[in-house]
Amino acid sequence: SEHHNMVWEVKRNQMPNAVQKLLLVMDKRASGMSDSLELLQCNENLPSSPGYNSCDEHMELDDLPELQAVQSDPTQSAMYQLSSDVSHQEYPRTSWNQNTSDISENTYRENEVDWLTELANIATSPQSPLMQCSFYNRSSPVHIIATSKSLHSYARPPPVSSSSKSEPAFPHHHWKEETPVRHERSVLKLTFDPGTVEDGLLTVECKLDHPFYVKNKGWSSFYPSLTVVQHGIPCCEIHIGDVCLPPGHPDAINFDDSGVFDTFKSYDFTPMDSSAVYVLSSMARQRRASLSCGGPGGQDFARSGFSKNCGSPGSSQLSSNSLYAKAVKNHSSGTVSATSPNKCKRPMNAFMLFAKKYRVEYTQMYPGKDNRAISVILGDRWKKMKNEERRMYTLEAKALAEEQKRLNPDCWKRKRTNSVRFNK
DNA sequence: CTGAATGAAAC
DNA sequence: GTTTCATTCAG
Repeated sequence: SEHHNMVWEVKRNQMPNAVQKLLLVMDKRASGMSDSLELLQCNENLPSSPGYNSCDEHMELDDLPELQAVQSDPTQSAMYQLSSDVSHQEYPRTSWNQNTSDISENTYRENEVDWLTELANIATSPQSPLMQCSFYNRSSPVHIIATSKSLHSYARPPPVSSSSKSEPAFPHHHWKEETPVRHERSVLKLTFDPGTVEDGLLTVECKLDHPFYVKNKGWSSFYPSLTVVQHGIPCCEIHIGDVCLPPGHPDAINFDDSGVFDTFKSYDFTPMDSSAVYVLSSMARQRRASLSCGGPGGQDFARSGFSKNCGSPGSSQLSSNSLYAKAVKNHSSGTVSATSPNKCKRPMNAFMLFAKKYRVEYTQMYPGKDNRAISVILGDRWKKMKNEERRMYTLEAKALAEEQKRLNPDCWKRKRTNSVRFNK
């Protein structure tokens, strides 16, 4: 089929037999997505998502869909169809994926930003159809008690506590026999336990990089590496048994999510931690750049832009505030920013991503082994992996590199050596 | 600071 | 073709 479908099925409290469906339809032609990426760029603007009121990544601005409420089922189920076809009257630009990024970055105009802000406000308003769904309008946490087995091997969440803790970390052998249809590969089925008898269980299908706000953990997903690429949100790994908090929950508000950013701290607020704050601020910076033709912004992304544009309530604002606080802290504490003004780091390549993920487990598997020995093992392991298993890492590495190149092209520049010679 | 792995981009 | 540098942490 030409459409990516994503269905959110939510059982409502009042009518246990009725199922509310949220159907998100993305036209592949319109999105221009290649099969290799295949991740739905369908702006999953759900309140539980960090990108929800953050306008998501700016490269996806083109695909912000318009929402239509369609009563298609007489049995009281509402269906909202999101089609990317209908949202392009004003800004008929091509897909985010089109590689002509230099041009598009400079084509941001003020009215587009306003439009975006407006849309964010509308989407977060209580009148928004998205806000009507009982799933994320809940006031109480829900437990994840099960996940789908229908994922491809490399797309599986990492081994969870319940099943295999003694197993080595490689998920490549278990689920080989399951070869679901291509477009189903990126779908994750989750079962939530609301904790009350009358609510029953919630079954949800979502993208496997969908972020959830987990109690005591902050933003988490089954695929943190993809979540940071797709949504710009650094995530912990989510596990079965985690408690997902609805937006505005007290536990979410009081939670110090610095741990989330610790997983990402090596980037130290380079453009790579493109959270809601960064996306908006980078837009502001691009706007400024297009006006004044200034140099690369580096650290001084416009934080005022955040507070002005992203002032809607919700938990992502919380993350942003923490981000801001940490940015201030880092800036004052010195070592990072004082040493080098241009402190942009290279994005990790596929192997580095892989190594980072599994180094800890290997050091635990081989106690007393030197880190260098672990590197050898990791390299050995990497070479033995199939392309299928490497793909998620290469995919993410490519995305990281692409984003980095767009946002900070100079960061790849090598140090000047004296071998630089001019033409004879 | 060095090293051990791989990869990617800049020389 | 070569160099650099992304991560990680014991030495």
